[in-house]
Amino acid sequence: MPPEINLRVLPRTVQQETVDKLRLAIFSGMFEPGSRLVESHLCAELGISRPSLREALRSLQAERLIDIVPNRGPSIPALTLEEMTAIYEVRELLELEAVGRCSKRISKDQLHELEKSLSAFEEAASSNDSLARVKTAADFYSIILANCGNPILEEMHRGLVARISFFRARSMSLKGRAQSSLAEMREIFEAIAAGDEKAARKASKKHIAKAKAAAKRSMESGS
Amino acid sequence: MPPEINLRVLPRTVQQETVDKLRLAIFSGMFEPGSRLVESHLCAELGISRPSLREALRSLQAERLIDIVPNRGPSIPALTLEEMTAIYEVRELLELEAVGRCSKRISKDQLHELEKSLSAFEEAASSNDSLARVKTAADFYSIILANCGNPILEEMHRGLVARISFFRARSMSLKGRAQSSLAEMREIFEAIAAGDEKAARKASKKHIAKAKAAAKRSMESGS
DNA sequence: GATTGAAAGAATGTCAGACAATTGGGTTGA
DNA sequence: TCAACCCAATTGTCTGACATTCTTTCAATC
Repeated sequence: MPPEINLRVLPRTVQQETVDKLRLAIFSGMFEPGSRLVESHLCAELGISRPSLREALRSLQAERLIDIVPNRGPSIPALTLEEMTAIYEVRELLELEAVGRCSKRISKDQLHELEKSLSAFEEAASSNDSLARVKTAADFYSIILANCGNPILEEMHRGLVARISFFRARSMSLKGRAQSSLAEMREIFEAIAAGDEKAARKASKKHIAKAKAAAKRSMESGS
Repeated sequence: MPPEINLRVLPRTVQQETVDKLRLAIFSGMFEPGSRLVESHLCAELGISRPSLREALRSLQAERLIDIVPNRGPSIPALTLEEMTAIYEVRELLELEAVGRCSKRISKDQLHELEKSLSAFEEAASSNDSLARVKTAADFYSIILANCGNPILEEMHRGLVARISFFRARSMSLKGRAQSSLAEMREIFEAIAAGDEKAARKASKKHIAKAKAAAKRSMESGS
């Protein structure tokens, strides 16, 4: 018997496409926090019907990527400092665990992928393309999370980070932040490569603390 | 200027009511894992239109409480042992943190509430009403989570626990499990009351390990 | 001039109905 | 027994409609 291969290609529905497009738009900071999303506008923009759009919006609402107030409709959440702090705290909890696990179980192959993604970030960091910085940095982390051995942890971390993507994007264009990030990420990589769980957690903790401080700064100046 | 008071009473929409009803139905084990949810049936049952139902289903899908496969529609997830293990691992991570924080910051008043909920569980544990057991146990935890000082942590824990509600409900009706749970929860309460973070974490860890084992047993026997 | 109030306009919440595409299952035929 | 085929059931999506609820504008009043 041949190995089980899932030949079925899941058809992409309009609602899925819409969720992806909107999520991407939110990530790239296309909407200001607090701004409202008018259904009819989005429908016209995306070329879809209102029911399909509304389904997509409900998905995003459940992911906490948008707020929906009855009779007022959807809007981009305007995070308070308290919320952002709370998110970073939980992110740290999840991420330290993931990095620690990753350092003890990552394969040679994946470690190489991680190294490549670090190089990609290095390149982006010295460029002016802040979108590329965000993307390559995200790749670096997604490889770590994919190798932590716990898909739930991975999923929750992704959901959490998504909620602060706006300020992460902002802070990545802060002067000096990218270079600083690079050094921190390299430290994390080295620790993982050495299989040193404790060092990996420590480096990761430092990185998050700095990222948080940067996000906070960009939050205060941004509005 | 008077203190800010939110006088607005959020109107409850059909979709919200529907999400709540379905969530409750899932929690109480009304649907077998793996069973499919037919839209037209649910519409008739709930007395709502298909668009409204579909919005509600998208919310539940984003919460991972149901699966939706394109062209096959919604169904109750049938967790694998691996997924359940992964969920319990993350639950432990979140819950230990929450219990630890709670032990250091809970107020006298809330501590009293916690004690009351423990008593309520004690009563339920010695009864035969397994739904009451689940509910009172959930109350106990929700008080702890509400007092951990981090609403995000609370929210993520709630979402995670919701996904294993089926097997938790099953395991609560396992012979001896309720009494055992009671002892473990009392230990957690005592540690919190004493403000002993380390003991609280330890007691909580033990509780989760046992709960996991019980859920696993009920999972293997249940299908 | 500032505040209140009312009315018009815009946006949302919800429904009914329709139709094409896909799935699942049963029947037929080899 | 197994394969191909066909049909009923179900989902994905759209259009259109209407009542309800916000927003904003503008006028009237203090």
